Amino acid sequence: MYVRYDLTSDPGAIDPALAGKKVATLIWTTTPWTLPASLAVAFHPEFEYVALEQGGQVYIVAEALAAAVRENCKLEAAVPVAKFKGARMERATFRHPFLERSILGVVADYVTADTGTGAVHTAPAHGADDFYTGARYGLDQTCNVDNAGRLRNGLPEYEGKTVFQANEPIIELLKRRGVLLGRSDIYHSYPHCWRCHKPVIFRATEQWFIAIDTPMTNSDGTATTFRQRALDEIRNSVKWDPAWGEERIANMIATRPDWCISRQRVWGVPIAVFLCTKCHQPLNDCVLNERVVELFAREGAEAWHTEAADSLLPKGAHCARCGGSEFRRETDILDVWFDSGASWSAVLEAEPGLEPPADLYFEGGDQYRGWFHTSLLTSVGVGAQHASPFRMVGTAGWTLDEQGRAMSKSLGNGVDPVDIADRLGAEIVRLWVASVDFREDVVSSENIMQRLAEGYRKLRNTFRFLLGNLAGFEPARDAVSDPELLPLDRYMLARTRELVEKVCGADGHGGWYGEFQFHRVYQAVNEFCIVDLSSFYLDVLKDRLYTFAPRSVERRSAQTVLWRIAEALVRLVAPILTFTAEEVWQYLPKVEGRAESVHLAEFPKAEALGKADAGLMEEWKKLLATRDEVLKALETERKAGKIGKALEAKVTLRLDAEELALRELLDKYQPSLKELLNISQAELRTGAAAEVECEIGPAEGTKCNRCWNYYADDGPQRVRPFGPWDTVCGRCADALRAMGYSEAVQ
RNA sequence: GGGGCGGUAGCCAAAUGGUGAAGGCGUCCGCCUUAUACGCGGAAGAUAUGCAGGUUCAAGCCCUGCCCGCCCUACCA
Repeated sequence: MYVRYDLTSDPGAIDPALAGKKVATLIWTTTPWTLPASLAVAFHPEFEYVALEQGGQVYIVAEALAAAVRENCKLEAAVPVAKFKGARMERATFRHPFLERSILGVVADYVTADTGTGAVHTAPAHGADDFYTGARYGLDQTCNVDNAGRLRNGLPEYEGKTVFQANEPIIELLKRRGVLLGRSDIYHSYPHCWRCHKPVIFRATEQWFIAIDTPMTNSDGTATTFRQRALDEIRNSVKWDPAWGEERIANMIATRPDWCISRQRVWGVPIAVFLCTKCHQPLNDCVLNERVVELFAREGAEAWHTEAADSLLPKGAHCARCGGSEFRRETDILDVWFDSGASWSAVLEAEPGLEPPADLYFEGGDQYRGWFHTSLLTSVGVGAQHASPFRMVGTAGWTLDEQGRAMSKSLGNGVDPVDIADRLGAEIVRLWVASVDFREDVVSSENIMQRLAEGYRKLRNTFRFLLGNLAGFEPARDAVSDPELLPLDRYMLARTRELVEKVCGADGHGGWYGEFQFHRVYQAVNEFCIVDLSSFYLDVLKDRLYTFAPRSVERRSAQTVLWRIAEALVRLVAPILTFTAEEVWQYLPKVEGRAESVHLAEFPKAEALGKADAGLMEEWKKLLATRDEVLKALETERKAGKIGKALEAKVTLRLDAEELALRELLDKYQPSLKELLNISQAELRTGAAAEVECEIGPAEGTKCNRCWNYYADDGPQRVRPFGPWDTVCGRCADALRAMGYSEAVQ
């Protein structure tokens, strides 16, 4: 609605063209109940304002809004008689539309030109902008709306009514006074209570504040403001992770207003202060304060609400301001953020063996405004060192659904970790947390959880295979020394070493764990288990593990490395797969001096897994590349129906004479080739082809029914009867002999 | 309105401004063999890293604008 405020100061002082005329301004408001508190009208100092005359009455409104005002206030016939900047309106005076009160013209840059009239009715008791404007002009801040939301000290028309009930009577009042120029219904957003969803009102009330710009004395006698001290700590004494956290919290501290620490609630930590009943001045007495601390230590904060608190008042105490001798207990409580912000004191100062600062504060990104913020302020303000309570602050992003939306009850898109734990296991929840980059917003959904559960099975099965093949393996008795290890086993040990270095650093104190890069740990361990172990090493090893003599050096070599891999891997995953790792730990071979629990053990040391050997890794990279090519060729033959499994194949590699290096490498590893490729026979030849050429043919000779390898019928390993078996290769015969079987007499 | 973060194939996720944008999962096809196929192999999948410009010999990476999502905050007289 639009309300006329008549000018009472000299119109000619605003603009000569207005001299002698009957001048007013028009304000626009959606809250008629605030009009009894109206003390000023605000204009934008830079906006152009026009004076519109109609029927002997001049109205001052913003030029940009003049058209809308004409329409809404039936001023279509008005003619402009003057134009000037809003700054001209400062210190002009107006008559309140229905109270005996002078209204002051003020300027404010928050006045906008998109709605209203460009002249904003200002009630310092009912809005932050208005309050600060009122303070600038020394206006009264008294609020005449009581705690029940009822208007007080007003006209009979609305006295005692709640603010929303008062709207209509006030509108009637305006009509009777002839100052209501226009009225219409509009839809606009209005703040509501987050809890009961009812509209809220703004009211100026007395509160306790911590002044952010209070000077604090430095050791050299100079002073730094509280705000600046906090900023210095942010910049110089804290590591922020992610790094942008520093910018984010610094911006907040740099621009935040004084901290309002009082709340009008029943439950909470009392602001333990006695107030003079006459003038509200707090009684500031060190001895009294100490008594309060003693009382609280003895009986808890609840004691504040008993007469025991009153008895702490010193005899003959009097108010420093008015000399009064009557006092009452303050009933406001502290902002709960003050409580949580003081946890550094409650924990680090109170607990024996601990002291501030904490190594790490970790929370969601919303806590830059919450816990991080208030912890910093309380610690800088009253901590013994007046310094940050933390050395490092880490932050997690938000959890969103698959569409990137925040989870909410109304959308029904929430993923309940407890539900996931119940259905899929708590390990899956941990695995999920580890699998995503928590520094950014993360996505959670049933699908993702299902996938992780499948991934978990892979990890678990990998451990199961490792354990299964270590049955009966006693490291002290059976382990093979490093120089005796087979080449493949030595390589896998080196791969494990690489993994360990990445995951926890060479010394077990760095790496991705040291950087809280858990998702990289997950990715690397996952890939290691799938690619290096499951589909390569473990697969290739089956022949050796299952067909060689149990105590043969070849099998013991494999077991030695399986054991060392398992020992390393279980420690690497322990922080994530808490229970699975412990389960594995208990099944691993017991060794003298080993920790009772994996969670009491340390991360593996890279050096214990051998020295870094770039040359070795390079060789195997080439070997594995060759392996990939052979596997592709084998697949082609399999698709063509020429072979089934790889053991039915013989592979001939033809290498160009130019490929000397590779030829030498393959020659060097010739004895391992058939194992690496999982084939029965491998042959190397020099060919004319430009690149490595892979020729696949059926394996020659006869299949050994024990190890399924094929052997040439005329070779030394040829298949022949042995004991109860009719087709056993020489290698298997040796193994059987070693196992105590005797050769059958033909 | 202000402060901050993010957008890479269905999913997770790499890539000091520099080869055809890793890898894993999932998908599809094939193989019962030696972790019960709880396994193994192969293939396809981003017409180019939200969109549009710009800087550069060179851009997923730097700059500008826009769109979308998220956190915090102020407020709508």
